[in-house]
Formats: sequence, structure tokens, C-alpha cells
Amino acid sequence: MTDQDRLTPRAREIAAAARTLVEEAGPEALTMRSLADRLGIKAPSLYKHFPDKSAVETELIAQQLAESAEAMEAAAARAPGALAALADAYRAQALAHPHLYRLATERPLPRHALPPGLEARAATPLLRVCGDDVELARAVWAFAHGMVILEIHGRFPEGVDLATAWKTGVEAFKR
Amino acid sequence: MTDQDRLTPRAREIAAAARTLVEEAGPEALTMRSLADRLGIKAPSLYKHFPDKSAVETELIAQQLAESAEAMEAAAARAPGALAALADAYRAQALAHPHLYRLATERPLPRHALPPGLEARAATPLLRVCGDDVELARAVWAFAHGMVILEIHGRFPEGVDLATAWKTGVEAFKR
DNA sequence: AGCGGCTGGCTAACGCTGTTAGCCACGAAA
DNA sequence: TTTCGTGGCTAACAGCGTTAGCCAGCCGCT
Repeated sequence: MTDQDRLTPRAREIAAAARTLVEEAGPEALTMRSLADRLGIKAPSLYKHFPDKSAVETELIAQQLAESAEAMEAAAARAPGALAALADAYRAQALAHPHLYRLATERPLPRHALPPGLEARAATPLLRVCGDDVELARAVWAFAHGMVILEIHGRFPEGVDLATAWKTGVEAFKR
Repeated sequence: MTDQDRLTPRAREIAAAARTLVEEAGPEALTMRSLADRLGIKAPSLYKHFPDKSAVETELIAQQLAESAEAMEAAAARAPGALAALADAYRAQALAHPHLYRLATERPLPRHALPPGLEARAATPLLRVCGDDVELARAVWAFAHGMVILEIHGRFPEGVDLATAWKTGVEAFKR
């Protein structure tokens, strides 16, 4: 299911503008008025295309999830069985879209409004590389998410070598 | 440095009310008006005690950091060298105050406004148990934060056994 | 005893937010 | 040709953080 299936063309334009807004200035900068401005219309007109603001956000969350899944699948195809490659792909995709990653991550998942199967798809490559050990996969996921989100929020001391911490973590989980 | 040193008595009352508000209904529920209501005053009066809303939040962040540090120190004293004990303490403290944990965690740290040394104090017990290996400590911290924050946001499937995932992670990092 | 000034309240207001109600112009279809 | 859905619009509301300006009470000083 692509966005073609669930979004009208105009809604797709709006989502694209919303995405630019978020990627440029963060989730807080996504306002119905600023979004409308960017499209040359007024805020209330947006409600002809999305029921409310959270529906716009949900669309962006779905995009981020799908693109993260794609990145993981590509990494798994490129280097089968390599946890390090998966970790690199996860990190790279997240840091390429830090604001989108925050949006997709720092709230409860709107599961009911997400394309069915998307969540599972995003999890599959890691699960496979963990030999279908779900407990291990959860631990690795927590590690990766923790590394990314702490880096995005600048919680590590400035200018530290995070590559080494990633390596340390990946090695620890490798057996 | 306790809050006695940097807060007037009235400011401490306000911070306490703010904390109740956050713990009961989450960071989004902390409004200057709802906070004033709870104290029986009007919102603008709050500005006689705090320069702005973020200063109130910073005080709560400092409390959370200090209490997390205390929990870690106690665990380290109780079971010296035991990573698992530290992990348990971290998890328990965070899940006992999930809203406060989010507040303290899901934004850049207001380092300049925090009591000096607090950040380092919070990090020390883990660093010690990692044999002063900062890279390892960062990886473990990322894992623990990831586990907590994913659980708080309900990102794991419902009703799964997170204790096992914690154990898996802790074992992996134990060498 | 009287007075000055600080402390901590107050009301009114501004510009921002999401959202709604209701109106209207246009294009396609019957 | 008429009807109707589509997608704009304005006006408005309640709630947000925040500022300006006012005033009552109290503390300490002369």
C-alpha cells in the first residue's frame, strides 16, 4: 500500500509541504497556518483534505517508517546477516531526517491509522539478523533507538566519537 | 546544591504543583493557567516567581535528574559492580515517573540552567560499573534509555515480557 | 507614628495555536 | 440547463505563553 492508495493527489501535495516544514524546522514548526501559508491557502481549507492535524502527522510518520524499513531491507540485501550493516543503515536513515525521526518516535504510535503491516515490515530485517530471537531484537532496537535519539537531542557531550559507542554496542550484541 | 539554594519558598511550592500536574497528566498538561489554577492564583502571577514556563520545566528536569542519580547511587552502594542492579534501578525510577522522565529526556538538556555537576553525577555510577570505559557506558545508557522510552511510548507489542529483553541486553554488555 | 518601597497578587490585552460554521465560485455530470 | 460536489474563503472561539500596568499589604527606616 503506497500513499497513492490512501491519499488524494491534493492531500499528497499537502503532506509533501508538511514534510518539508518538519524537515526544515522540526515538528513544533508544523502549524496548520504555516502549512497553509506554504501552499498559498488558508488554514481552514486544509480540513477539506485531512480531518485534523494529527492525520497529517500520521501520514509523515508512515512515510518515515516506510523509508526506514526500505533502508533496512536494502542493507540486509547488501550484507546478509550483518548486524553492523543494519545498525549503520538505521543510524544513517535516522540522522538524515532527524526531525522526521523525532516526529515518528516521540509519541505513541497511531497504529490504527497506519498502513497495516508497516510496523511489522519495519521490524523484520532486524528480527531476521537476530535469528528470529525477538528478545534479542528488542534489545538491539532499544540500543539503536537510544543512540539515535540521544544524539539527536545532543545528550552526549559535544564532539564525542559516537562511532565507537555504536561499535561497542553492536559487538556486544553480536554474540 | 539542593533546590533550597536556588528557589524561594514560593517558587518551591509552584514547582511542586507543577510536578504533580506533570506526573498526573503528562508534560503537555503543564500550562501556566492550569498551574496557576491549582495554586489558586492567576497565570500572570507565576511570572513573579519564574521568568517563563521553561524555567519551571527546567526545575522539574533537575529534580528528575537528581532523583535518578540518587537511585543509581543507592543501587551501586547496595550491589557494587553489578550492572544488572543499576539497570533495574534505572528502569524502576523511570517507570515510577514516566511523565517526568519524558519531560527530562525528550528535549535538548538546558545545561546552562542546571545545577553544575548534576549531569556528571547522574552518569558516574554507570561509568564506574563499566570500569570507566566511557564508550561502553554510552552504549549501555543508550540501551537503557531506549528500553525505557520505547516502553513508555507503548512501542513494544502489548503485554510482552520486557524483563527478558532487559536481561538479554544487560548480559550482552556484561562481556 | 508615619512613610517608602518591595512583594505578590490582579485585569486586560496581544499574537499565536487548532478547529468550526457558514458562505461562495467553479466545473462536471445528469 | 440545472444540480451538486469540490475546494477555496472569512469570521469566530477557546486556549496557549507572555507583557504591561495597577494596587494592596507589609517590612523596615526615620
